Amino acid sequence: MKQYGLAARERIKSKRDFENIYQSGTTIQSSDKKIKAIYVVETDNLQPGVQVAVAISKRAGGAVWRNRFKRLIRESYRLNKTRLVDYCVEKKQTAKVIFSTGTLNQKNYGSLRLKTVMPGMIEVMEGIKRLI
RNA sequence: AGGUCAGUCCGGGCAAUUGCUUCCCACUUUUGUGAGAGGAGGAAAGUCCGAACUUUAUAGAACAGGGUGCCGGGUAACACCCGGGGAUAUUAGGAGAAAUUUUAAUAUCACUGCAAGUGCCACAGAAAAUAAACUUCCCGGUUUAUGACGGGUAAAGGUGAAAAGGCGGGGUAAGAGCCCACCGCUUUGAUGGUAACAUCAAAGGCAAGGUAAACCACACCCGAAGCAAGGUCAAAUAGGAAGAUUCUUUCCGGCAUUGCCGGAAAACAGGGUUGUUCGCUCUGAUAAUCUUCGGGUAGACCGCUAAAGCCCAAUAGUAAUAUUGGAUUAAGAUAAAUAAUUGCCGCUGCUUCGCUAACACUUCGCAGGACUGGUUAUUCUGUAUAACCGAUCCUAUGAAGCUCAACUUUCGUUGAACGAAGUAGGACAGAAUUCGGCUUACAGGGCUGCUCUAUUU
RNA sequence: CGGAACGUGGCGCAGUCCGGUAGCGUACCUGACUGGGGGUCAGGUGGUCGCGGGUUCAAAUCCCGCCGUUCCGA
Repeated sequence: MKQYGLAARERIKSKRDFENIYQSGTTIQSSDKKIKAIYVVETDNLQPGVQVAVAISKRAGGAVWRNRFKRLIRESYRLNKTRLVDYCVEKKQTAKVIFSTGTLNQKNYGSLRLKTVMPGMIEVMEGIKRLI
């Protein structure tokens, strides 16, 4: 497996998973409330690891803005995922996480940069790791 | 040289690292790994029209409903495009006393019909639609006179968005298309034009206010739903159909005693077919177990990208466009890929520094390469090759010329231009079955045309 | 991606079909009744009818184009 990759296997795809996470998941936010995440942990799984998805509300901005934000979140997850994944494999758990916008929207930040997204992401991922 | 407007094209480039995805090849038991090739737009947007495609209906008909509306052409089709005609508005000029008319330029036009029918036209005004008569005007008899009464008329006044052809003359008691000239209108005919329509002539004698983006009439077109259409394969759970076994209530008859056998009933309602009607058509009380069968959800695959395609040339046509020939293969995701970061270059704005030498600029030259078009030659023809000419781009490079404006006696100062460094900005916007249009959003830049301004000749 | 509906004072709604005066409840302001508050009564303020064009003498209403909000279909 590539160290900084994000293959289709590591993403959440089925509708049932989404419904399950939104019903029984735990929400966590970054300190500046830009990013929020909702996750669920399953212990009895054959392949331990982390599965991820990004969900952005239509209210947040136009299609171009939402596309860019999603790509930036995925980029920052890819570059920082190693510690979280190793931790889950150690404990033989599967974590399913959906990242989403907090207060961030197109009116606040018209043009996004990776610098504005990365610190919040790292903070949220550390928080998840602590809580598992 | 700069600006407005119109049309058209582009809408950053290159490299490195890290990733996603489709196709294909190799390795691999699968999962995967590696190499190669490809990977958002002019509007992909709004979803406003038109089609292709798919399902449904295939037993249809009528009505209802929706759309379009000068003429001709184009197209698969259109509410789109091209050409023409007409009307309206604005500006400028001409004619006329005026109403009005005419010429030119520009812009706009859902531009059939209100001399088929029905409806509506607030307020004001006498009257808002088979006209009518408030004030005035005129006549009559009556009265001292005014007035009132009976009649004529619609020219003048006033109201309104709009008042029943306009204007001038004749005519008259006063008036009136009552009569006449000009203009408008209607009808008929002739000429030109495929046609819309235009021009001319004759007649009518005003009959015909506006509104159809009011109902409606006329002509033409449209069945409905939409890729979440639809098709194929197909877990788990629940339910359906057929067969076998067991099984409900009421009534009648028989055996006969609370059971068995036979027959009838529980029943008129609910659907389907296009929204409605006609017409057509389907279903039938009901529980449990077993077996078989079909439908079908999650999921997977197909639909899914080669098409009314794009580029170039020739021919036909005023043009839209068509035909022929050549060249080319160009995203296909599905909780949804097409990206992120860094560096260099290029563009625009701001700040600082520099100054006659360089850079840049202008003029005259010149070498090589790329790409494209034309001409000629070789060749039976095409392809191909070679030579020459033209446009564009890239790389390298020789000679000559030179900073500009304002203020100031000068020194110089300020600004522009140029160069260097730093810094900021870099539009609108993201395929979702596919095309043709329309509409809307858009920093900046290139080219062409028209026109305006400034400078030089 | 496809298909529908709505937009009118601060708030919730009529009026749009069939064109001419924008109205109702509540809120707000003023006054009266009360010793005061609440309540009742009387009077009043407040609306580019989402935006831009067109038709018409005249548009919230009819037609066209935009903007925003909400709902439905796996």
